Amino acid sequence: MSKFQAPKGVSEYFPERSRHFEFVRETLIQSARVSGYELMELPVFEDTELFARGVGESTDVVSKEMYTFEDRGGRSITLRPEGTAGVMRSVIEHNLDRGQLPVKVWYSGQFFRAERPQAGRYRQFYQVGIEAIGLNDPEIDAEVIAVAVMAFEKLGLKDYHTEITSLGDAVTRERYTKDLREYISTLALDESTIARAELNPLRLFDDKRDEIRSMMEKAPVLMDYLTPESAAHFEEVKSTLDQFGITYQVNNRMVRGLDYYTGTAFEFVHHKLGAQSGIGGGGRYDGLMRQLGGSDLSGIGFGLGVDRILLACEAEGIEVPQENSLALFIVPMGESVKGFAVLKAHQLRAHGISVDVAYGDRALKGGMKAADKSGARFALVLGDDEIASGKGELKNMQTGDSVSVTLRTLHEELLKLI
RNA sequence: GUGGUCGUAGCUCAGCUGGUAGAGCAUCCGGUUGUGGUCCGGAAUGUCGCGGGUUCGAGCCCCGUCGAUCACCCCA
Repeated sequence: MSKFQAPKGVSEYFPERSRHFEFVRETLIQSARVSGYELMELPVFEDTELFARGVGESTDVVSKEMYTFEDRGGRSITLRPEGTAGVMRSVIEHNLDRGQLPVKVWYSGQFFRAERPQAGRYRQFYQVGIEAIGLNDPEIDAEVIAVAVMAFEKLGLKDYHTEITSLGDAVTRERYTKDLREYISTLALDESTIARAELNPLRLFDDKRDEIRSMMEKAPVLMDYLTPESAAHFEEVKSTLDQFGITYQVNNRMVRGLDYYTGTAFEFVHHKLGAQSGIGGGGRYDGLMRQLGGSDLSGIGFGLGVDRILLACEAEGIEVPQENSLALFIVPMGESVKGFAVLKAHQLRAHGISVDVAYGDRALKGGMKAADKSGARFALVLGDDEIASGKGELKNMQTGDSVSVTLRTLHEELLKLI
């Protein structure tokens, strides 16, 4: 047996890159926080039935990509392939839908889909998502989209675009799908494509082949089937986005992978990520809560792919600001002062000052090199002299200047400097 | 899930038509007594993804396998 390796298709983040990952995730979350969303911390596995009913049996996600297993009590458990169903379950279970509306929450964590991996498509991946439940003001739709766009702007992403559409209500969709199927039945298609259309006729809009594309050009468009109310709602969403200065493209042949979407739907597509170009998406879901046994409330939310957004930042050459750099790096001179240095570091940390120490038996030069690499703002050499005098030279690593400090009150002097 | 490409030191890669491995960066040490970033010198490091096979001999050829990756598919 050779060495262990990570399971197929999982992404891992470790220094230095983990800092970039963390920065991306925090930026996404921060955008939700400033818009009034609060944390929802949920399990990564749920009753299999929740996804089957919530996401839809006919979707690829449910029918062939779920990690499903039986627990020791014989229950069928599934690793969450998406976030919305779990949020709905929890909202219903804890009666949040009976309180003040809308319920606005964000979540962040791992999701699981057993697909064939490639860059940007992982079997365990990270999403940050938000949900606004209980009201169907078009302004909330615009807010949700804006939360994502604001985060992208904060990150400095430029090479992407936003697509929006309206999928209408259930009745509309039924009428439309019927006509679309009829249209498709007139086309000369191969077997596998017919099977695909059978499952979800909208899929053909997404086909990459030119001949299919041109065949679908004259297909009926859902937008033409919208009820006056749906159309008005969509107009209001668009005009609010316009007021926000958010640019978008209306894509009236957008296909979403989850069954529960109704009304407003949207996607964020990046241009430098190859085939896995969707960095996020979402939409409104009218019947979902009721479907899961809760009250008949509407909701809207998105899921953003943290892995892909990080990839997008890298593709655009975006520099991640150096966060959390150390305030102080202590270099002990020899064994005799090591204990003192470590204790001093411990005490300073208790004051909230970030400190690290040159561990190992490094010579002074090596210790200073370590101080440099650590990115600490100050370095302090501790030797027998310093312990004897109770004073030391605090070196500013950027300017190279030193100031004399009293070791006993070091925390006070440092707090003034940082 | 289908098809293609790739897999050599920590990282990025070189290795001509098969003769048992190299560079740059990173790491560590040093350039005379206690201060880093430049420069100079030196050192360490690989079961050439793994397992079979062909061959006198394989990193280079064949098969399998694992993983990554590209496209399809799907989607975050």
